[in-house]
Parts: sequence; structure tokens; C-alpha cells
Amino acid sequence: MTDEQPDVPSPRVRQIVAAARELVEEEGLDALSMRHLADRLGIRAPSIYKHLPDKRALEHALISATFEEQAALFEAALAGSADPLGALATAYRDFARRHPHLYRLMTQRSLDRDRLNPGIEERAAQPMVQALDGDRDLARAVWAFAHGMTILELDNRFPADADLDAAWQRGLDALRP
Amino acid sequence: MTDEQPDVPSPRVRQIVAAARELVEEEGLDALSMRHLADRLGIRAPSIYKHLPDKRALEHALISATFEEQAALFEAALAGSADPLGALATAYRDFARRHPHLYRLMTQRSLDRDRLNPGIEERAAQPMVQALDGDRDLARAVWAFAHGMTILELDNRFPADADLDAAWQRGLDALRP
DNA sequence: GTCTATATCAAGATAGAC
DNA sequence: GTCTATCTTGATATAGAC
Repeated sequence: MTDEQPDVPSPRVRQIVAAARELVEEEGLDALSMRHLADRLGIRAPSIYKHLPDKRALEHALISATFEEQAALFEAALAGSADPLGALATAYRDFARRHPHLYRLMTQRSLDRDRLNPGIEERAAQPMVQALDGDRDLARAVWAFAHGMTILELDNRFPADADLDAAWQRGLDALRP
Repeated sequence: MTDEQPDVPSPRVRQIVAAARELVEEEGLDALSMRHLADRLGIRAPSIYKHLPDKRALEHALISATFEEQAALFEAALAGSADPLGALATAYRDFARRHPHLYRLMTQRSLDRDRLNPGIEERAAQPMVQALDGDRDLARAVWAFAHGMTILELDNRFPADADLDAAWQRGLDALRP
């Protein structure tokens, strides 16, 4: 009955994760190293290992926290909106534009689900399912569309003169139930 | 009037890029280092720099070649199909499943367009525009959907029991003009 | 909880001989 | 076109003292 799940983080761990978040937001994903993070905290890199077992644990703590934040945003966007899908899409896109490096952290590598807060992925995905009246296949299609638009925009893959607002609208109008 | 564009590759450069492709396909993106590539070629890493100026040049030569291959595949899929969009989507998904690491190489970082073969990005995108009767906004929406489905599948982001064929169908049916 | 010192490894790239 | 030798950098992580 060994239930290996992330503990509730101590205050110090939360400080460390908060510093990691600032670091990623300000300097990008590649800047997230144990040394660099320690600099921000005013300590030496090896000290971090007294609080977190390794770098993956740090990343997953940050990812979990960001899922929590996204889930809250999406739930709020959904609440009492006349156009649930549109509101959700706007919240999704806005989050990624405000936190491009965090967005990449969450989406551009495979996840170790054992190291995430249990159920948090599902909680962040739930509002989309709800906005689509419980249609999970359609919700997955819309998620793929939203992620594709988002990451292609962040990575500068659309032509410079592309009208991305228009592309979002066309996609959402087509996919709306 | 200095027009800095990639030269036509010498035979040796093509050998090197071909070896890089095998390396990436068999061992993944992280395995692509100058040393590792040199091992495959039976030479030492510094020798590669006699043929290519740096690692970015190598990557972009490989990306250009892969765009060429994709463009040909997409054009063939489109030719004489009763369901152009469906045929294109199948070709897109199949390519990514057969060459997941190459697909990542092409999509998961920003491109230096100056280092790509001129016009190759557009050529690979053209079949999608054509399948959508020239509607560029819709073509971008469909591309985003296809990329999102593809990369989320490769990165194992959908639930294990998700019916991805169904999600693809729902998305394509909705977006079909 | 933090430190110093260190192990270990691997990366991109250059100089200069042959 | 390839070689050896080397520079430079930076990463994760551990041991053990304080």
C-alpha cells in the first residue's frame, strides 16, 4: 500500500517553486537550472536538494501549481458566460500570451503523472468538457485546436500577416456545438 | 545586395544530413549532437565543421529536407482525392506517427527562416490552403487543429482511453467547408 | 538548512598539423 | 577532408562539515 504521491509542499518548497516560476517567466525555460534558481534564492544550488529530490520534482511542482491556476481561471471564465466556448478560448489564449514560458513548460514535454497533484490535469480539462455539453471527443478536438493555435502563435509559425483573430473565430464557429 | 541563402548542398553535406536524420529518427532529438553524429559517420566531430558552419545549420538543412518530403507527400495526398481534407489530414498524421522525432524537430522550436530553403515552408502549407478552396483563415484553423491533435498524441497528453480517431473525425467534420 | 568541494558528464566550437 | 588536442561552458547531483 505504498502510495507515492507528492506531499503537501512545505513553506520553503513553496518559496523555491515561486522563485522558479519567476525565473521561468522572466528568462525562459532554458534558464531554469538549479544554479540559476539558487542565485535567485540567495543560496547555493546543492541546498535545493534538501527540499526537493531532483529537478523533475521541481518542474512538476511548478507544473502542478500552474494547472491549479489555469483550472481556476477556466472555471471562472465559464461561470455565467453567455458564450462558454468563446469565453474559455479567450481565457486559454490569454493565459498563454501572458505566461508563454510557463505554457511551454506545461505542454512541450511529456508529463510524469505520478509526480503531479492527483486529479489536477482532469480539473483543468473539465471546463472544456462542460462547455461542450459533456461531448469528450469534441472537447478533445477543441483542445487540440486551441493548443495548436496557441503554440504555433508563440513559436511564430504563422506568416507575419496572418489574421489570427480571424483564424480563431473560424475555428471556434465551426467547432461550436 | 548580399543575398544570404543556403547553398545547394554538396554530396558530402547531404551524407551528413542523411546521417543526422537517421540519428534523430532512431535515437530522438536529444541524441543529435555533433559528437554523436560524427560517430555515425565514422569521423570526428570537428570534421563536420568543415562542411557545415554550426549546429543550427545542420538542423535547418535537415528541416528543409523534411519540409520537401512533407510537401511532396501532401501534394500526392491531395491529387485526385474525393475527400481532399480527409486525405491531407491522414497524410499529416501518418507522417508524424512514422517520424515522431523529425516532426518534433520541425515544430517544437522557432525557425530561422533565413536558414531554410526559400519558399519551402509555403510549399508544404499550400496543399492545405488548396483543400480549403483558398480560405487561408480556415486553413490556419485546420492546421492548428491537426498540429494540436498530432503533438498532443505524440506527447501522450490525451487520456489513455481517449478515442483519437473519433476526435479527429469530429474536428474534421466540423471544419470541412 | 546551508555551506564548500567535488564528481561526473556532455555539449559546441576552434587551432593548427597532416 | 580529417585528425588530435584543447578551450570553454554549464549542467545534475552527492558527500560531508557546520
